[in-house]
Amino acid sequence: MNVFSHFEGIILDAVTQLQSEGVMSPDMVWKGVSVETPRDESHGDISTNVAMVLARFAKMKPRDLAQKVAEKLESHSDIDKVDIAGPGFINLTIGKAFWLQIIPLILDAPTKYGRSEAGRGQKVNLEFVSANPTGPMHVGHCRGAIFGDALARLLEFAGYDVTREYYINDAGNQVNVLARSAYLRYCEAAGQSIEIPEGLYPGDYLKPVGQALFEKYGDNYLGKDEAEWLALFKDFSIDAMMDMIRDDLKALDISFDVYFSERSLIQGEKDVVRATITELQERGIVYEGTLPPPKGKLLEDWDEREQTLFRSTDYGDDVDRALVKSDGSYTYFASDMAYHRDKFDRGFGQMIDVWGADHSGYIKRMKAAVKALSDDKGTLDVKIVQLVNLFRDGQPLKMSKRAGTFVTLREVVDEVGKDVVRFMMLYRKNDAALDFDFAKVVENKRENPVYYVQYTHARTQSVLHRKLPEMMPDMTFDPQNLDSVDLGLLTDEAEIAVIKCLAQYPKTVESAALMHEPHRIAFYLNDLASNFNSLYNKGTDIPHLRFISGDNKQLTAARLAMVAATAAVISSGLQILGVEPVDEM
RNA sequence: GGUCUCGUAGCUCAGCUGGAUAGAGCAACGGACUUCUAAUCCGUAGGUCGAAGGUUCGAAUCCUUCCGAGAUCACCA
Repeated sequence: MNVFSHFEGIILDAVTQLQSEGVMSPDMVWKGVSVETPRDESHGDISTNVAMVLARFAKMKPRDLAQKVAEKLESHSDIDKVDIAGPGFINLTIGKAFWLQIIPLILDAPTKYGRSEAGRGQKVNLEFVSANPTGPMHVGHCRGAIFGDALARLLEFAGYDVTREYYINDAGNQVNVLARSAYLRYCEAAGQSIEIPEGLYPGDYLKPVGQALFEKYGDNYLGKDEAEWLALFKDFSIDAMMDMIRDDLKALDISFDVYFSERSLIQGEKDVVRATITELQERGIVYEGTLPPPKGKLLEDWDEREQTLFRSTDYGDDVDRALVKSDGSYTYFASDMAYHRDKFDRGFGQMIDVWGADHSGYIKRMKAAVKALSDDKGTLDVKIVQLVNLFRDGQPLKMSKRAGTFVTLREVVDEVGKDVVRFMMLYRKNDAALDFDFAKVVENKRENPVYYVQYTHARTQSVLHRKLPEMMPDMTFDPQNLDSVDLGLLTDEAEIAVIKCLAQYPKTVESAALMHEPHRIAFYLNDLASNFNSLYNKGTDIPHLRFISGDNKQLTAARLAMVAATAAVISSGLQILGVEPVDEM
């Protein structure tokens, strides 16, 4: 149950009653009404602006309408107190009994609590990573990969039907470069001494590929023309690179439902890119024309020429975009258009792309493309993940591909662990740059939210499974069976604060999913952990507040139920983030 | 120069897509360990939400213009 939609329903009922009494106009539109937790605790548990937003439909002053609504709400059994404040806010104080029922709600189905129907089973296509198949994943890919994966988990949890998709850029020139680089390594494996020229990939990771090629083909292609081996070596190398990338992703617990090949769009029976362009030409959205030179930026080699252009300016872009290169092959954008058309045709009305910051200039044209291709029926949300700046002990790590000093994703995971990388990458808004310090993220301090949240979970497990049998051997506690447990014994304000926090979880999940912002889950967990630790420590100061109250089984059972509920929600939230809820630290 | 993102406490960042007196962690200062895990907690102090206008009952949030940081800029991917 979502507390906020629950009370929104109650408030709506009250307003509907006013409608039938003629106080509220039948034309009333329920829009802009907020039901939320007020910042200030003295304003109660739930606050609504309903009277201010709907005042015009009742032709009353906000405070007068608030009075009318309040009269209806006062009698409701879940509500203890109704106050009218400020310009017309209605503040509700919720009865304790209402909060307490959250606990059995969680414990009856711990993995279900917080799930929502917000997605209504809608199909969502989530494309992320899509790193070129030319080498191992490096840290730059890491954030987008983790963000995309967490967003996928979040959307699934919120009731969407998510397809995780990886677009393999296997059609451009860079895979020819890959094939040539692999060929050199093949020659090397055959015993020749090689020199890697500028422009080819020098990385050692191609050595095993060359070795494997040599084992497979012997010296068949030594000294032969590129035309004889290029296609063959290209396929082989791309497969090898994708295997490597899949392995890297696995280290982060990331996998995909669909690996979509760019080449498949132009190979085989039909050229889907051509078909897309032709269709748009017929609709007048693609034309032959010339582009003006870029504004403000001087290009010496600007070459005005006629080309095939997509009329993206009709759909909100700044300039029209080229679809065919001067050598006759398609631009990356052309195949990407065809790709997104394919997604839409596969039934994905909602598409989400996760890109690095260096692609942000590409958003407008891609959105324009989706608009044109889907006749404005499909939506595309592009999430940009900003750069990750690496540090070690406060010193920035300079990376250079040429100098071979770039850090791979695998190295990061090996050094600090999957959970740390994942949590840290998610403990920030996706569109803000992030500093990642190898030394700091493994420090065991309060400022490190990964350990803080995991530690809190470990604490709950310690209380439930180690200390209870030790301290109260004759007591059994089954979180699945609370029939004989009197939760009313939970009376301390710190206890209620934890429960209120638990009640926020469904709403947090829902808004995070709606906004495509998984970081909200990470911040929520930090907050929940803080509430719990606060209560925990209150018990060290005031012994009768401890969870395990040696002489009182009833009280202990009530408190353990709350501890178990907290554990369940932490565990649930961590699973959305793809982080392990550890039992011991 | 165009476009996009960002600018909130000394530092790192949240702020629930317009709500009431703007929050947390770190750092500073003062406290709590014969403990249910101190990898924790309590308290004090700390702000012109980059600046100026505008929109309205109400703005850190929306619009405009500036300032500053980063990314990107025909035919790469």
